[in-house]
Order: sequence, then C-alpha cells, then structure tokens
Amino acid sequence: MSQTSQVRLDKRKYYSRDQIIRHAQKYPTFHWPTTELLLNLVYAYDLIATYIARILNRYHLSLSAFNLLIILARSEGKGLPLHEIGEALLVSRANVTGLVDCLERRGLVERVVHTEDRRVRIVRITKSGEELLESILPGYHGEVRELVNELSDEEKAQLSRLLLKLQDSILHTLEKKSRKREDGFMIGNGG
Amino acid sequence: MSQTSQVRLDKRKYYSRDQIIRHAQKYPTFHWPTTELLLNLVYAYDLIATYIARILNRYHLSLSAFNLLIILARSEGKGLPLHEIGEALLVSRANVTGLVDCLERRGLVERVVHTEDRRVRIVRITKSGEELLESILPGYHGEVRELVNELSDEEKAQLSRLLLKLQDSILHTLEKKSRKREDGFMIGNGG
DNA sequence: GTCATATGGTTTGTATCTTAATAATTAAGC
DNA sequence: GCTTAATTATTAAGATACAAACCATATGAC
Repeated sequence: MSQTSQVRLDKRKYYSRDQIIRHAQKYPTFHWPTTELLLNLVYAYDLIATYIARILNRYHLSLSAFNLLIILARSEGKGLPLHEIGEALLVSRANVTGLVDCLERRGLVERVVHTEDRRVRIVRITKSGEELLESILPGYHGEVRELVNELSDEEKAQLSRLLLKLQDSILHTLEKKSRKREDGFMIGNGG
Repeated sequence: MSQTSQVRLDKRKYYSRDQIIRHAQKYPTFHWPTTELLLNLVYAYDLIATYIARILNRYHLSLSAFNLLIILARSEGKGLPLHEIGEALLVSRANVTGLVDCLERRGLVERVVHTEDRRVRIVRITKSGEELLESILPGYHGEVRELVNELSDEEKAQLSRLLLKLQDSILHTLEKKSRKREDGFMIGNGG
C-alpha cells in the first residue's frame, strides 16, 4: 500500500512539460512559465481544498459554511450583513442565503433585522455555533500546519508574498479591462 | 466606476491580520504564516479560476470540459481511458462520464471501446473538437499571460518552485497518514 | 411628495460535482 | 475450470454553486 499510495496520490504525472510544450508551441501567445504557474497553483489548491473538505465533512460542514462561521466568530458578536458575507467568502449572494438558511436550521447562526436599514439582515453566530467551532479549530489548525510542515516559515512568507503579487497583477488587469468596457465587468457578485 | 471597481474587485479587506490573530490566538496550534499562506492561495486561485471560467463561458465550456479537451489534444490522437482522465482532471470518475456524455453530444469527443480490455472506453477528441480548441487557445493564452504580467519570468519560476514544494509537503503528509491507518485513505477517486 | 433608480435579500431553475450502488469484464486463488 | 475479488464505467440521489427574475426597502432627481 505504501508504494502504491505514492502513485495514486500524485496525479502530476499527467502533465509532462515536454508534451505540453510540443502541443502548444504553435500558438505564439503560449508562454511556458505562465502555464506552469497555473498548473502548480491549481494543483496545490486542489490538494489543500480536498483535504480540508474531508476534515470538515466529519462535522457536516462545507468549506464555505466553515469559513462563514469563522468570519462571524471573528466579528466579535457584531455579526455581518449577508451581502458582505458573500464578498468575503467569494460566493454569490444567492448562495449566502442558502448557506445561512442551512446553518440557521441547525441553530449555529441567527438572522437579525438591521434597525436602520430594514432591507438588511445581520447574521450572527450563536453560542452553539461558537461551541462547534471551538471543537473543530484546535484539530484543524494542527492538521493544516502539519500539511505544510516541509516549508520553513521563511518559505511560507515568501510564497505568500509572491501569491499576493500575483493577486495584485490579476486585480490590476481586471481593473484595466473594466475601465475599457465601461459596462462594469466584475468578478464574484456581478450585480 | 474606475474608483469603485478597485473597491469591488478586491475582497481582501475582509481578512485583517490583526483580527484573525486576535480571534485565533487562544488555539495553541494556530500558526499565522500557515493561515496567511492558505488565505493567499485560496484567493489567488479563486481570482484566476473565476476569470478563466468567464472566458470559457463564451464557448459554453466548463473549466473541466476545457481541460479535458486539452488533455485529449495533447495525447496526439491516441486518446485516454475514462479513469485516467478523472485522475488528470482531479475529478471523480462519475463526473468524467457526465463530462464526456456532454461533449460527445456536441460532437467534440468520441468514445471507442478498448480492443484488449472490453471494460475500458477510450475517449478521443474529434476534428470538430480540435477546431474549437484552436479557436479558443490563441486568445486564452494571451489573456492568461496578460493576467500575470506583473510577475517577471524569474518570479513565476520561483512561485512555481515553492508551490511544487508545497504540493510535495502535502503529498508526503497524506502518504504518512495513509500508511498509519492502513485502510487506504485517499484523495480524489477514493476507490 | 412622487417617480425612477439602486440596493439587499430571496426564490427558481440549472450546472457541476460527489458518494454509493450497480452491471460488465477481467484477474487471481486454488 | 470455477469462484472470489478487483477494476471500469455508468446510474441515481444529493450537495453546492451561479445567474436571472423577483420583492421590499432606500436613495436621488425634480
């Protein structure tokens, strides 16, 4: 099992540099470092996301539901309006409604009508939701930390810096594009 | 619009370092560089994935469907069995069946029965599928390259190296775990 | 004040993906 | 050779996500 698990877990064998370049070189805009970066980003993300989803599955929480609870817990009792939750979680408003419905039925969060703007619903985490989080987080932090333990803290920081620069590059490009076509192209909740 | 797009596109304001640390410091296993890395990885991935999905939407292709076509095109006419496609795309075998069904109805791929092992179906890209790819790829490569143009080639390579190291760290941890509980814990297609 | 417009939230319909169960075929034990 | 186990693909049911259409409320123009 220990030999085969190596083979089964690592799917990167399907992406050989030579094969990719051979197929793509007829396109003048093709650029290997960019493609390589994309592949590695997607693959790293998928490994981590799949793993964390499995941890959370024990508690019957999706990744988004877990992040929602964490964001509410961080707000220190103040809660957040639904549309801000959507932005923070990078999901649509419609999806937030569903997420909150689900967590509200389980008693983990509650909706409160905003006193000044009656369109707005504030979502707050309940005592029960906080207790659930506190039962998950110690193990969660430990497992995630173990997952990345072959990188030194300096390497983690370096990786974070480069990922941040990548984000900025993307955001700037999107801004430029949304300035050009003034119809307001937007990612996420494209209102 | 140009000022507001900055605000609307960039959702990172919802994750303040101080707020995260204040909430998490009661957990001894919490580790800021790890959490920061995770946030940046998820955020960078989401930006790119959302953007590419919008490009592909013009052609009525999902990200997986697009990757499936590319993998088949790279195989140089030989095609691939369904279960290998699932591994390469990091999705379940059931999902591959559905993807291929959809692309087959549109005439972009075809199923061929394997002559030696009659359980196996080989999927090949058709002429029509190749033509579709060739209409997408020039623009696709150009747009993606523009998206990451604030990183030098050296920075892209550095980022790739670190992401690769991150992948290895995760894979090694998963291997260790699957060795411990010998029931064969596995990500992806957990057979 | 009134009408037009924008914003917050929900509902509805649809797409994508996963797990579990199933059928067909192959491989392995004896 | 026959039985058991493993593998490939499919089907079915359910989770999670998005876009578009829809109300309720708020804001702005006049």
